[in-house]
Amino acid sequence: MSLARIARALGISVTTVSRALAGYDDVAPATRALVIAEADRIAYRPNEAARRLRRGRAEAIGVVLPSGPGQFDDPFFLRMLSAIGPALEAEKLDLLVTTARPGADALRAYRHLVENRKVDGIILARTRRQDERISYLLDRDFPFVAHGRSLESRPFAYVDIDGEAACRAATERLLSFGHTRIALINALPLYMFAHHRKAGWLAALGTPGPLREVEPTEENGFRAMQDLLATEHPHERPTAVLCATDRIAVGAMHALAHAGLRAGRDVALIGYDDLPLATYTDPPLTTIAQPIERAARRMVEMLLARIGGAPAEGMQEIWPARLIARQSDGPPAGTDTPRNHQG
Amino acid sequence: MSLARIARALGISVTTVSRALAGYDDVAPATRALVIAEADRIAYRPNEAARRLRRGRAEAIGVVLPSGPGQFDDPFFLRMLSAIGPALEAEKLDLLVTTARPGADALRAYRHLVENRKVDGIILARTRRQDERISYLLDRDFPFVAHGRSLESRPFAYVDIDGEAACRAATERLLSFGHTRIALINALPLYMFAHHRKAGWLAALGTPGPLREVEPTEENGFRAMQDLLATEHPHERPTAVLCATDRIAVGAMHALAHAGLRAGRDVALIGYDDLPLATYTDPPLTTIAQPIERAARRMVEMLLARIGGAPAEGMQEIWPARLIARQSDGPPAGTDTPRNHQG
DNA sequence: TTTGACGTCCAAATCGATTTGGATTACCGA
DNA sequence: TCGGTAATCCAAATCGATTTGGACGTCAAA
Repeated sequence: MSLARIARALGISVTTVSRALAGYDDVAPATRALVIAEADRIAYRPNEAARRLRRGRAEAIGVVLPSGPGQFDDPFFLRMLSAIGPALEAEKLDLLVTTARPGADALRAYRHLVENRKVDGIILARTRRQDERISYLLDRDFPFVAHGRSLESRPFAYVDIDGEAACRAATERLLSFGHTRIALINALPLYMFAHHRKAGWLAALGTPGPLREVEPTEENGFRAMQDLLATEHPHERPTAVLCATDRIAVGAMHALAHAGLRAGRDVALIGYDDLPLATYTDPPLTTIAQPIERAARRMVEMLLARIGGAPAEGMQEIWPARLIARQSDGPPAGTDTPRNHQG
Repeated sequence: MSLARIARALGISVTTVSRALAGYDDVAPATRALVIAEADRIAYRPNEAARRLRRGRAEAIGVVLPSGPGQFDDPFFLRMLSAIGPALEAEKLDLLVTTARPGADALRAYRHLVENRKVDGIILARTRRQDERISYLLDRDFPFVAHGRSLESRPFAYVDIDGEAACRAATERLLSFGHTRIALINALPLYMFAHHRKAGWLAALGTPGPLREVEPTEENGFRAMQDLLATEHPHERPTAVLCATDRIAVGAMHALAHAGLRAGRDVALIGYDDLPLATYTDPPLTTIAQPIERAARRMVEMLLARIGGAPAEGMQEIWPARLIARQSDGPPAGTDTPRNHQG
């Protein structure tokens, strides 16, 4: 009803209207002006469905949000969406969001997007060591960009943050404070990011310290810290704890308070993510900041290139994170070194 | 390439294939079985674009996420998305997410969705007292459901939480503890929810106590509390502070700690939202819980009805919130009443 | 005058699913 | 044998934008 309507109003063909609006040069300037004027007048908007049908593309990209208990309030995805949105708008692509409980459900969601051609490409976050979503997409040769690496042997496009280097640096910072028993409350190691963070901690430490691995929520951080305090022999209790996420760190800090201990004074605590909240814990949390927004924008760029046919080879980027020193860490209790050493 | 392909393989017409798969009863059972078998074999999936073009619908609904500094980490929207997702999946509708900085940008985003027929309906959250998005959608007679009321005079569909009653009850709880100077750190009153929360506080109080109104972030809660502590005459300092959101409350609690005061002991503090975090503040935060997920599911139901042509009249629901008593409030300092009174 | 070369324009096909308005066949009762 | 009725099936139109493969005139060069 629409290109046709302009055509009828002007007494010219639909073809010419289409070509006038699309900027082809076989349209007389005068005709083009008429077409544009009329299009403006009736506030013409191309019918997306028709265009998609004809072009054979969905003109959209997809993101699958993990949902379900303990998942849905992870600020990470919201930050990512917020960054992806404007980047896509510039490209006139829609953002399709699906939710799925992690696990079997998740693969179903990806399959749905691919098989029903709902989107032209996918942005995939929180990669796993063995990631069936990645193998699925590679099998189908479907364009996607991941946030994070994976053990998959075939090359795929990703932007990752160097959690290993960041955690190594954080651990070294704790060592330089004089700590000798440095624990890690890690996320489940099936997550690639958790694996890297552990690797950094291990690399700095040489011989592993106490380790707990949990789904990264406040509650699990709380429990894990309580467990560390209870399980380890009193004289071998960690004097410093590195947490794989700020949510874990917040729970851990609470467990410390519960036990009459104070982060920074009695036990050094370092988080990861730099949630806005980290400034407002008591004490403010020393943590590691990741440029999620910039990474998301870069991922969109890569995804567009992939959709355009560019190969994934060479689309692997690992960006540095940086440590934000606040007050939750410092030298072991009973030491005289100044606090809040800039790392 | 697809209904046609099945038709060709079976030597029957596209019409019959379509009708067989759509369940019409003018297809012989044997034929239908053949069609279904072949469709299965080639993993037939209807082309969405073609279907949308033909049906004249987008088969999608839209949500506009506020993005930008201080916004993007608001857990509210993620919870809402997580609840909307599965509800839509059941209806085979897509979820289109757009981001916009609040303000002029936001209206542009809505206009975009409507004018380009990107979606069949919209879910609109965090309503304002004067909400141009609502008037715009009403002007266009475009189906939408809001989370929250507005001063708009024309009826529209919404699900709201009774923040007024909740805040009245919270204030009464503080009064019953013996507090007499009860402050409110509210969100900006241009937000309808903030207006209601203030109204509840006022209703319980009779004569207004100290009031601060800010964009609801941790940082602003921190500043507002510092301001309350600094500005009010020492003997008229509030002994209890009601916060319009948990994020504000977390910042406020931090400001208290900064001033050497402890929430629950020196100043009673009540939040609103029951973020998972609220359990892990120190002390755990007494707060008000809203059934966002259930509300979101109900909003989807309503939206489907609106898209189906049902009038908005009668689609107005106000649900109760409930207070979760933890340790951040109690009687004024120097009182003997037992703490953590169950409200 | 004829031949090309442009400059403009357009009819028709195409993308794939849906729907309208019959067409065809078999079978029944009269 | 003929009209009527189900039971099946299908050709063609439709949704709106895009694209292919020309058509038609005009004008300059030959």
